[in-house]
Amino acid sequence: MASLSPVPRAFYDRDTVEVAHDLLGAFLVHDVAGEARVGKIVEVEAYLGEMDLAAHSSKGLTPRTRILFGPPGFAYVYLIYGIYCCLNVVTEREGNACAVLLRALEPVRNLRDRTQGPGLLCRAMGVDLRQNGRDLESPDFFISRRDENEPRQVVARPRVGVDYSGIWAAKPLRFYLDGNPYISRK
DNA sequence: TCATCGATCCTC
DNA sequence: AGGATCGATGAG
Repeated sequence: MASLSPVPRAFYDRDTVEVAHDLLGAFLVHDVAGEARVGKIVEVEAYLGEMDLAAHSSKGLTPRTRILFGPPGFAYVYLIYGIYCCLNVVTEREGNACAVLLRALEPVRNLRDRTQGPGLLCRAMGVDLRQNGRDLESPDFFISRRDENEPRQVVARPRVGVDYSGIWAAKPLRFYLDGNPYISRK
């Protein structure tokens, strides 16, 4: 593995589906009490902004969605079912309110608990609401570029748990690495 | 202040 | 297939 270093903000300041693709195979790094936890991103979902009825930003600008409407390269973390957290990375230029949800990791280093599914991913990585709004160029919390030479096959499927969103529910905006054993579901 | 809800997970 | 679970959210 090449040395781990944060991708520049320009990486996130692009079309959300492109960013989602490039996040597959990239490495999420979080330093917890001096211990670097590292996972390879193997499953993501793209959320395309205010028009996307499955996206939190479709509710408009509220205290909760403030981070989504901000500049790219920041973490949007929210609580779900009162128990779990979900981690997103904000994409595209400020005001577009797009993001990519990280759904599953392949353990690389210092990961003991399961990382399949957005809630378990956060728990294993030590990510909670305190990371909401954090800059992903932080030395202790960042994403490192994937190996572009590594062959891979990306699968696109409808997103999980958004049946309420009408036409948006069917769009193939969930992406994962074909055959990877750490994806959250078939 | 408080009813409502959920981009989940686990067990049956 | 169904239920647990509970803090945050945002409307009022």
